[in-house]
Order: sequence, then structure tokens, then C-alpha cells
Amino acid sequence: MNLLKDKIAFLVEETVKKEFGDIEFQVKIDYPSADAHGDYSVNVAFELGKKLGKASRAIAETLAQKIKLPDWISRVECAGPGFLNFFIAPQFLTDFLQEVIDEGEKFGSSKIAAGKTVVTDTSHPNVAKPMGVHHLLSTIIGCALNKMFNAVGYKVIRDNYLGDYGTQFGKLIYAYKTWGSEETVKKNPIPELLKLYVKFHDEVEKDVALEDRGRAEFKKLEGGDSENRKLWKWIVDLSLQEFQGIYDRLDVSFDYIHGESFYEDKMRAIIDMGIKKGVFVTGEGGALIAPFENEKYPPCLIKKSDGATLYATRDLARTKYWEDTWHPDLMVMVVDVAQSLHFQQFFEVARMLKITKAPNIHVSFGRMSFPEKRMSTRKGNIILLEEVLDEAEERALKLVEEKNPDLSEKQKKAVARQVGIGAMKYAVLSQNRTTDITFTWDKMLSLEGNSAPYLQYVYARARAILRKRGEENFRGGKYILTEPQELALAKLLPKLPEVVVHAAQEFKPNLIANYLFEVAQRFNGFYAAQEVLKAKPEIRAARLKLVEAATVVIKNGLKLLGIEVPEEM
RNA sequence: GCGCCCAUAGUUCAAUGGAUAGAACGUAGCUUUGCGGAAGCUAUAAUGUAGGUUCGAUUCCUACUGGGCGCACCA
Repeated sequence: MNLLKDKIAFLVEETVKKEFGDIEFQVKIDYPSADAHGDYSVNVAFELGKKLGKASRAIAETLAQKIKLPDWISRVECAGPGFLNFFIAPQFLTDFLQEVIDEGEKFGSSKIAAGKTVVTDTSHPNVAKPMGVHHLLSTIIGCALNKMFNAVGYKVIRDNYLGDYGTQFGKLIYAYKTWGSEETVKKNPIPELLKLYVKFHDEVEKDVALEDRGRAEFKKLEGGDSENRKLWKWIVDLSLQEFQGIYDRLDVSFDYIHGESFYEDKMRAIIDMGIKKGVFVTGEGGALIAPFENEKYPPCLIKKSDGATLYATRDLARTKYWEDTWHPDLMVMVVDVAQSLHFQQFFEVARMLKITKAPNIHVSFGRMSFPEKRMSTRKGNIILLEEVLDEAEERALKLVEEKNPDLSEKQKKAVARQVGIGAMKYAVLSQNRTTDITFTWDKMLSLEGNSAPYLQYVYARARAILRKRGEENFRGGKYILTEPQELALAKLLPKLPEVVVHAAQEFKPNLIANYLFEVAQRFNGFYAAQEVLKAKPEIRAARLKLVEAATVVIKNGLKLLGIEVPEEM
């Protein structure tokens, strides 16, 4: 299906070319906020006015007169200093409902990026540490982006660049050898490992020499020491099992989990390439660095003076691996904003090395801060993601029990999961923030207002109507939507594919959330103002379609955000 | 010190350079005869300061104020 906005843009372009000849211009489609300003609006007259030295209002009037309207547009008006406002015909909106219903779960997707490949890195928790709430952002945002990319036609490769390597492991291995035991760790893996990690940092405060012991253990690991190797592998496996439990609850999945260690043997080639191309040079203390022209950024550190590799080295190896393996058109890293400098540096180095032509995008988000306690893995102060998930489901369960005690226990639990987890995901996805997010339980798990349950409730209510509609054929109605509330809702529905494209291009899931919330609000307005089942038969048919099309839009939209919809709640 | 990001109702958040800045929570009222009141309706209140660019600025530019983050052997 072609997007309506593209069709309008095309119409305007044709008319401008015909009326004003060969000049350069760009048609951009706006969604006016006021109903009086139509459903789609174009402001090309301002640009033309300037280029032609004419009044933009006059140009808009000419265009309004000359444009050849297809039957799905009822009229075009020019307004204000030169806006062209298009009004979609109610007949078209009414007919369109059936298209939405027929497309079903495909409605909303498009082929804008067909034939292209995107590789994404999301989640990347650190092995041997529990996932904290802050990991939620990368995981949830990344999961939504993956689904959105897929919906606009990309082939999506979902990678999880696990933090399974580095000096921290040396420290952990040292701690385990000194204070740990296989038994206790086996019983309760992650908490015990965290304890050891915390213990190490406590002891370092008394004896700084431990830092070196930690580094030495990592060096041994990197050098292939069989005992450390074995220990490391064991810890990674235990962690992966733990993470998988959380991913299952969140319903996110990956195609690959290529941790940092995966690139261990792939860095040599990058380092040689950089030296050969003169991009890497020796810096202070014998370290290998990549300096930038005009000191645009601080130099990027490639190798420590002791010869060990760093984060940036592995990132370069990863980029090369992605390029060589999948030849992607786009690479996306979903990581918090504190790492922007690192990404700018390593993207620039990748450009200098000509590793890939694909744009590297750092989708950044604010860090999570906490009103009461400062979070620090080293000190063991951390709000566990698992706790948050439990609390979310608990709160939702309490609400379900209060609102709908008649559901079976099994249903209640299922609904509580959908509502609780959904609320949490929605809280993260509905805002577009690069500033820090202050974590509060109430905000994260809000079940009212602009929240997932609000949308889920609309869906459940609409489904309840559809269950009661009976067997009659409701395809044949001649009624054309006329009431303001039903039209307001119907006008919004064809926009889903446009919104998804925009959101995918801008890497902004919140655009979808905002749109869905508006659909839900308008549905509730319609629901309160007009009756469906008790309406006259011909009206009833059209309204049932409206209700069904709305459920399709809400279900599909929420699915892109990774949020499920309950039939009853 | 240098660099990056952010600043919108009491609070939490929206707004692709467009028309009257939009919600939610809160507060004050209202809606039972109609499909699920987890709802709807009404009222309330905001673009940090000073300039600039533009037909038009919350959005772009400059300075200031206030917050966050980062800046060589962590990731």
C-alpha cells in the first residue's frame, strides 16, 4: 500500500511542475493540529513564493484551483498565508476500514527499506553481574527498534554484544580463587559472584596491590591459561542462563550473542591495518593511539602500554566483522548517552580505516538515576531488573483482582503479566529523552493515564463488542461515517504505516506510542458518544468495522513496542 | 579548563521550522437507563534569561544562567 501522504505529495509535485515549470522545491506533508485545517497540509507555497518572488497566498490559491483531486480527497483549501489543506473524504475513510481489517496483522508495515540490512547491538549486559534496571533501556528500546526496522522492510540482524571480557574478569577470578567456592556459586550463581566482586572492591580499599593481582589474572586469561579459561567459561555460561530467564520474561530475543570475547582473535588484523595505514601511532608510555585531525576529539586509545586491548579495539573489530559477514546498510548501537564520545571517536576511526560505508548510528538514551540510593555495582547497591519485573506483575495482579475478580486464576496471572510488563515497557518507550531518567516505582509501573493499560483496556473493550456482534454479515452497510467522534477515530487509522516509517527513520519508538495513545483516546471518545451494537443495522455495520479496524491498529502498534494485548482484563 | 547533552503547566512527559504549545498525574466539579466507569466531559496552569536568522522559532544561531555527562591505559 502506498502511504496517503506520499500520494498527496506526488499530486502537489505534479501540479507545481505543471503550473510553475522547472524550479527546485520540496513538498513536505504536515499533520495539522486543528481539525479546521484539514487532515494533511502542505506549505510548499512559502518556498515557491520566495523563489518566484510572488505572494505565497496567491500561489497556494492557484495550486488549490489547478490540482486534480482524486475521489478520496473531498476538498482542498488554502488558508492563512499560504497553507494548502487537504480533507480526506468520509467515504474513503469508511471504505478504508475494510482494508485495515483485511490486511490484519500486516497493516502498518511497508517496504520502504526492502532489500536493506540493518545490524543492531542492544542489551549488552555484563557477565557475572546481575541485570539492573538500567539495562532495561537498551533492551526494551532495542527490541522495539528491531521490530520497527523489520516492519519497514529491513532484514534485521539482532546482536547482543555481551560484556564478557576485560580487566573486571581478572578481578573476579582473583576474588573467586581467594574467597569463593564452587558449591556456593553453583547454588546461587549471580548473587554469589556479585558478592565476590563487591568483596574485591572492599578489599582494594585496604590494599591497592590487589588491582595488579586482578590485572595479572586477566592477562593470564588473555594468554590462554587453562584454569582461568575454564573458570571464565563457567561464569559466562552461568550468566547467560540467568539472562535468558529475564529475556524470556521480557519476550525479547536475539539472533546472535557475540560477546566481546568473540572478537579476541579479530583485533590483530585491525591493529595491523591501522598501523599500516598510519592511522595508529605510538603515544604516551608506548600506548597505541589514533589521533584526530585538528584534535577534533581526544585521541582514541587502541592498545594499553602493557599491550592489552581496549573497548575501542573490540568495537572496531566488531564493526569489521559485521561488515564482512552481513554487508549491512545500517549499523545501530543502542547505548546510553555517557558513551557518546567513545562512539564519535570510534566511528571516526572506522571511517579513517574505511572499514564500512554503512552509517553507524549511536541511538543514545539518558542514564537512569535514583532518588534515594546511588547505584553502584561495585558496592552492591543495585535495583535488580528481576525485582522490577516481579513488582510490576504484583501491582498489576492486585489491580486485576480488584477490577475483574471473575477471571480464572490462570487468566488473572496472564493478564497481570501482560499489563505489568507492558506498563514498564511503555514507560520506557513513550518518552523521547536524552536527559537522565529518574527511576521511581510509581512512574515506571504506572497503570493509569498515558500508559500501556490504558491502551490495553481500549483493546479489551473493543474486543468485547466484537465478541457480541453475532453472526450477521456486516460487510454490506451503506452508511458513511458522519459523527465527529467516529470520523476523528477513522481519520487516524490510515496513518499507522506512516507513523511506523517515521519512527523507524528517526529511531524513535515514542512516536508510535504517542500515536497509539491518541488512537485510544479517540476510541474512548467515540465509545462514550456513539453506540455500536444498538445502532440501526446499516450504521451498526460501519461502526463494527471501525471498532475492528481500531483493534487491528492498536494490536499491531503495541506489538511493535513489544507489548501484548489481552482479550479480557 | 575543554567538549557533548538537556531546560516546556505544581509534577512527569509530548510537539517532523508552521496555524490556537498537546497529554497524563494532581486539584475543583459533572456523567447510572448504552456494548466493560481501568472510561468520558468541563475547569486550572507552561516554552529558563537576553539577543539574532525567518513570512513564521519550543524547534535553528550567539551569549548568559542552571542541571547532567564525558575528556589516555574501565567498559
